[in-house]
Amino acid sequence: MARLPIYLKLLSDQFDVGTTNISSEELAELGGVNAAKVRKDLSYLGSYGTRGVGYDVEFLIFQIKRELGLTHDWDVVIVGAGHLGKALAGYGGFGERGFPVGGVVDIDPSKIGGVVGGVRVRHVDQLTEIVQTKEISIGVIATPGQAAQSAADSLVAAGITSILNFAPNIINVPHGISVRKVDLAVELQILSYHEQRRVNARRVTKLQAVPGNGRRGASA
Amino acid sequence: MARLPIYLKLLSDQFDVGTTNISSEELAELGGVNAAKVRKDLSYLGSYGTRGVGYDVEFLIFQIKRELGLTHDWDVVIVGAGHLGKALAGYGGFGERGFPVGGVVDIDPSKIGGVVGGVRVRHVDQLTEIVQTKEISIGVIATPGQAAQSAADSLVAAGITSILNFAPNIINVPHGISVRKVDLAVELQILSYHEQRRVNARRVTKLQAVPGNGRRGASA
DNA sequence: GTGTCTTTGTGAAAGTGTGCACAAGCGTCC
DNA sequence: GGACGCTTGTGCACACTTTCACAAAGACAC
Ligand SMILES: NC(=O)c1ccc[n+]([C@@H]2O[C@H](COP(=O)([O-])OP(=O)(O)OC[C@H]3O[C@@H](n4cnc5c(N)ncnc54)[C@H](O)[C@@H]3O)[C@@H](O)[C@H]2O)c1
Ligand SMILES: NC(=O)c1ccc[n+]([C@@H]2O[C@H](COP(=O)([O-])OP(=O)(O)OC[C@H]3O[C@@H](n4cnc5c(N)ncnc54)[C@H](O)[C@@H]3O)[C@@H](O)[C@H]2O)c1
Repeated sequence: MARLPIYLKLLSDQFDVGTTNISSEELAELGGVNAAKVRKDLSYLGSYGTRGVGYDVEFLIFQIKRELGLTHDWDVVIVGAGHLGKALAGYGGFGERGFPVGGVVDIDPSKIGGVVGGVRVRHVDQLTEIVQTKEISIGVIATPGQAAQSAADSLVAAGITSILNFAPNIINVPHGISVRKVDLAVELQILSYHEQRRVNARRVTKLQAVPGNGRRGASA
Repeated sequence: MARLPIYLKLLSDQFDVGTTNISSEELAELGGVNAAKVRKDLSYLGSYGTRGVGYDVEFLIFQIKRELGLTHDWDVVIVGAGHLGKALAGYGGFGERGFPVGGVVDIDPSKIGGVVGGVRVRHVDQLTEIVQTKEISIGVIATPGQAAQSAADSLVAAGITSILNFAPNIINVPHGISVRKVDLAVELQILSYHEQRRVNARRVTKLQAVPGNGRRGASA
């Protein structure tokens, strides 16, 4: 379930603050969701709550981590050592959360040999070797859009089975490969859609406030 | 609908390639979704298709843009001029897609006065002035996690109504404010979950291949 | 015109997710 | 050890989404 990482974050924060026990109600409040949903989600892991008491924070964190496969680190390999690739490789939050950068590759000779985030940039041709040696399963695409498909193909050929794609293009991969896409433009456009609706709503309100000035019914 | 930005991207790409007309089938193929879903989504905009022919690419782009409120630019203001804030401000793709950076603010005096992406970094106290002057509706949070709530409060106080949050914390905002969150750790954890399931699946297969060696039923 | 071919737009069915409401179970207090 | 209060786990109904299937409608050839 896609909400487990959120619960994990909330629980980890609570654990840091010293909370040892938490109810579905409190957790729901923190995450801004329904308490019944929290219980349904958690019951999927097994019956780890105590009726009348709640959940043991530390134990629940462990169970979620186990379910998410976070009991050990997963190295990631980044394709594209441009602005984004460098920012990601240099960002400590990656490794802290169990995803150390195990390799960075690029196609541009001027980028190869440089060090970003403590890792040497190597040529994309060496991807298979890096992936096999370090047993990497997750690849990150940080190339320009038009190179994204080629980067995906290289990753798949190297034996990667999960891809996080930052390029604003949809990539085609064989069945069985997991892909997640992070597209800033899409996020901003969804916000802009909400803004647009706000503007429209205001206009309708205004028209309604001046009787006889608007057509009947709220068109568009 | 959250899929409109994706159709917009696909259609824009097709337009650039010279396609003037497209069927729901082709569009579905490009986006990797069901053709009926595409038609339902597009019919929400109105009846802009021609039976037996398909959709006029340019006209459809215009209609989607209108629906998403992309007929004019929306300036955004970035809070936090650190690694991520600088990368975002310097990233041309923002402005190209209709979201120019209208301002960058930080709380650290050493950051203020510097120029990123052609914009001067100003103090967070001047947020209201920047937002009001430039009529900005969208704010981006690129501060560390513990400062995210404070950044959100400042944005709301300044009059922002939509927030894109890159910090890995959930922020509380008044009713009526739209928030979207981009959390890399969550994305990676979802991928790791899939990887974990693959590992489990392999283990189960192996146990089944050696009869008598495994308990009955696939536990966990 | 008429017929045929293609593709839309949409009703209905199937599937998925959400939230309420409550019994079951645990701890605690007397 | 029994009653009470609190919280989980889940059956059920409802809402929303996805997919199928097909009639309606335009284009094009003749
Ligand atoms: N910079 C940002 O803030 C930002 C934000 C959101 C999305 N993005 C997206 O991230 C992607 C990268 O952005 P960027 O600003 O880092 O671009 P960039 O041009 O700075 O970096 C791209 C890098 O990819 C390398 N590359 C190109 N083709 C390659 C290939 N086939 N194999 C391996 N490496 C290859 C290039 O040599 C270059 O080093 C783009 O798709 C962009 O749309 C960037
Ligand atoms: N760097 C990355 O690649 C990356 C990737 C994913 C997520 N993130 C997230 O993005 C956020 C920023 O990351 P970063 O690497 O840019 O951190 P950073 O430390 O480089 O930058 C943070 C900036 O925010 C400023 N700031 C702090 N409190 C503020 C406040 N109250 N108001 C205004 N400005 C304030 C700081 O002065 C600093 O300049 C973090 O939450 C991080 O988890 C970063």
